[in-house]
This record gives sequence, structure tokens and C-alpha cells, in this order.
Amino acid sequence: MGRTRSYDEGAVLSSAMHAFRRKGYRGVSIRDLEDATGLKVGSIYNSFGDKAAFFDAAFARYNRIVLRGRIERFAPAESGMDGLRALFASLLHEPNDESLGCLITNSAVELGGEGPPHRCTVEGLRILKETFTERLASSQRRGKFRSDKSPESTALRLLTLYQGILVLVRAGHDKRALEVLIQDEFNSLEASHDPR
Amino acid sequence: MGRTRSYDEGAVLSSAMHAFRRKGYRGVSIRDLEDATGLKVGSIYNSFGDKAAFFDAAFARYNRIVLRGRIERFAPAESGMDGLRALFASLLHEPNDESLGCLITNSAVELGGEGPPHRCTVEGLRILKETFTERLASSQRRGKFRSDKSPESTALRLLTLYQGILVLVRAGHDKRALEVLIQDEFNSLEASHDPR
DNA sequence: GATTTTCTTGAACGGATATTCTAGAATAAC
DNA sequence: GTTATTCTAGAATATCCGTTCAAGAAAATC
Repeated sequence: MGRTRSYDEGAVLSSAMHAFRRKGYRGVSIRDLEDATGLKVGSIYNSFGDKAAFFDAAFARYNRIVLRGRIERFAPAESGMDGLRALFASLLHEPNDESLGCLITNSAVELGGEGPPHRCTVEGLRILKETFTERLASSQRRGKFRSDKSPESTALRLLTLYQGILVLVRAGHDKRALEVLIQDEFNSLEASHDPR
Repeated sequence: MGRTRSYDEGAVLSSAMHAFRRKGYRGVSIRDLEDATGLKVGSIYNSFGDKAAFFDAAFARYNRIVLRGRIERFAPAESGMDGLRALFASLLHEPNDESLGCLITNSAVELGGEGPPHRCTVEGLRILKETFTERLASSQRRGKFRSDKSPESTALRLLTLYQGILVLVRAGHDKRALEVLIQDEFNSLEASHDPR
């Protein structure tokens, strides 16, 4: 009953998400969203409510598809330290230097100044930290992660480094140096037969 | 020759700077700047040019006063590892939880999406990294920093952690956990008589 | 005190912003 | 095929944005 949607909601959300990643919530106008998605204003408001709700939906999709997809691709369960290493390295190899940016980092900074942080920011950080913790714990059981460190505190360290790397990448910092940083970090975490 | 300024330029720039720290470049309107500084639109444009130039001046002042002042206060030359430790700890103790934010981090993220990063972002990061490198090198000479690590690579790691901490603070992350993270990090850097 | 220069003020402007609303197009159900 | 319902299109609106400008106020120079 009634006319059917002439567009793919997932594709539309992805386009909007990319725009928000690149230019931030405030930096994207409804006009920009029209251009990015191909939808007209009316359809956007009819389908998603308003700009804030559209952003919420795009952010939720980011966590669900991009973030979880990236984890699944580079650091799936049982991938251990190599998985985490690959996950971090992937931050430096955005396709053709597009520098889309991470919506979690960007939103934490842009929206964190006033009021509480966005729900999806908190959730994205939680997903990352829990993933780190789990991979570290299972690596530790297999003797691939130093037994003198706790998975929880190391996960927070990795989360902090992760966010810092994304800031530096966005600031145009030399990527090779960051690559070395990542390798050093994981080499030191893996040194279970640490000379002692 | 001519009327004299009825306001203190330094104070005005500081007020504007605080507004930009809190709400970002795009998040602050000229109206906001009027409220923050007490100046009227005309005076702002007469004195600083336009919004972008006003921001540039405020950002330059941030690096000159806030950043260098913080370094001077917590990690002056010859303060060694304890200085760096105090500098990092100070990030968690913003007065009365104001959460003003770091203009370097915030601008790297907000303005990094399109075009090259802001000049002051690059300079702020350079100041931080050079400070870290110098303090680490002099600590190493005095045997207070592990001799098996290079001041340069460690400085980049500290810079990354520094930026990551600021992101997490802005995201409302638990500060006590970050406090522990900082202490652990410096404890491990200082372990020069590392068991080997 | 007259003159000149600079600063201050606030109204005015054009353009962008988010949002609403109305009219029309398309489709599902009957 | 009719009807009911939903989606689309895009004009319309009010607000807010950054910026300019013209007129008046204040001070330094002579």
C-alpha cells in the first residue's frame, strides 16, 4: 500500500556517512547530503527526520558496517596479535589517500565540547576496547602476548594509540613514522620471551 | 594620531581562543565571539580581518601562551621524566571539569578533512614532539630513561598517546583509567635498570 | 581647541542554513 | 480501474551566518 522507495537505504546511509567522515557534522549541509546521496531534501526529511537523526543513523551504520567490518577483515577472532597489528596498519592505508577519517574520533572531538558525548562514540570506543581486550587475552593464553601485562590495561593503551594515530593522520603526519611506531609497539607486546 | 583601543588585545584573543577550544571553528559564530569577547562585530572585523584570521590569531596565541606555558609550568628544561609525567597528568585535571579541549587536537580533526592541515596545528605538534625528544634525550644522558630506546621514536609514541588521551577525555572516558595508563607508561620508560 | 586619524557602533546585506509544506508521481491493495 | 497510501520534488520560509558600511565617538598631534 503506497509508493515504494526508489533508492537503497543502505547505499544512501553510506554516502551520507562518507560525507560526515570527511567534513564533520557541522561541515556537511543538507545541500551536501543531497549531492552525496542523490536524494532531494524532501525525501531526506521524510525518510530520516532531520539532520541530527540522519547523522545518528549514518553513525550507527559506521559502527555496524565500517568498524565491525574492518575488525572482521583484519583482526577476526583467533587472529591474535597479527590481527591487531594488521588492524592498526590498515589505518595508514586508506584507499588513494582519501583520508575519510574515523567517525568515532571525529565525533568525539567535534561533539564532545558541549554536553555528553554521542551515544555511537561511546559504543564505538567500547567495541574497539573489547576487541583489543579479547584478542590480547586469547593471545596471552597461547603465549603470544607478554604474560606480565594485563589485557585490560594494554587494551586501553592500544585504544589511546589508535585514537592518537587517527588524529596525527588527519593532521598530515608522515605515515612511515607511524608505521614504525605500530611495528615497534607490537614487537614489544609480543616479546613474551622478554629477556629478564 | 587616532583613537586608542579600549580593550586588551591579549584578553580578547584569550576569550576567543576559549570559545574555539570549546566549540570548534565552525561551532563558533561571530555572535558567539561578540559575547565571549565583549567586542562588537565591527571592532572584530576592524581589528582582526575576518573570522578565519581571528581564529588564526587565537590559535597562534594558544601555541604561544597555553601550550608553551603548560610545558614551561609542568615540564621545563631539565625537569626530565618527572616533568613529562606531570605534563601528561595535567591533561586530566582541567580546572572544574571545563573540558576546554586542546586546540591542536581539535583543529587537526575538524580542519584536517579538507585541504592541508592548519599551520598552527603542524607547529603545535612540532613543539610537543621536540619538547618530548629533548626531555627524553637529556634524561637518557642522566640514566633516567632506558638506554635501549631512541628519544625520537619514543617522542612520537608520546605524541600519539598525548593526542589519543585528549580524544578520550573529550569522549568522556574515565579519567582514573587514563591516569593509570600514564603512570604505567612512564614507569616502563624509566625502567633503565630493566631486568635483562 | 582644531584637525586628523583611529576606533566603535549597529544597522544593513546577501547568501546559506535547516526545515516545512504543498502538489504531483508511483505503487500496493481491493 | 479505482482508491488509499506512500514517496518524491522543489518551491517557500524563517532564521542565522559572515561581512560590509556609514556615521559618530574618542584620542593623539599640532
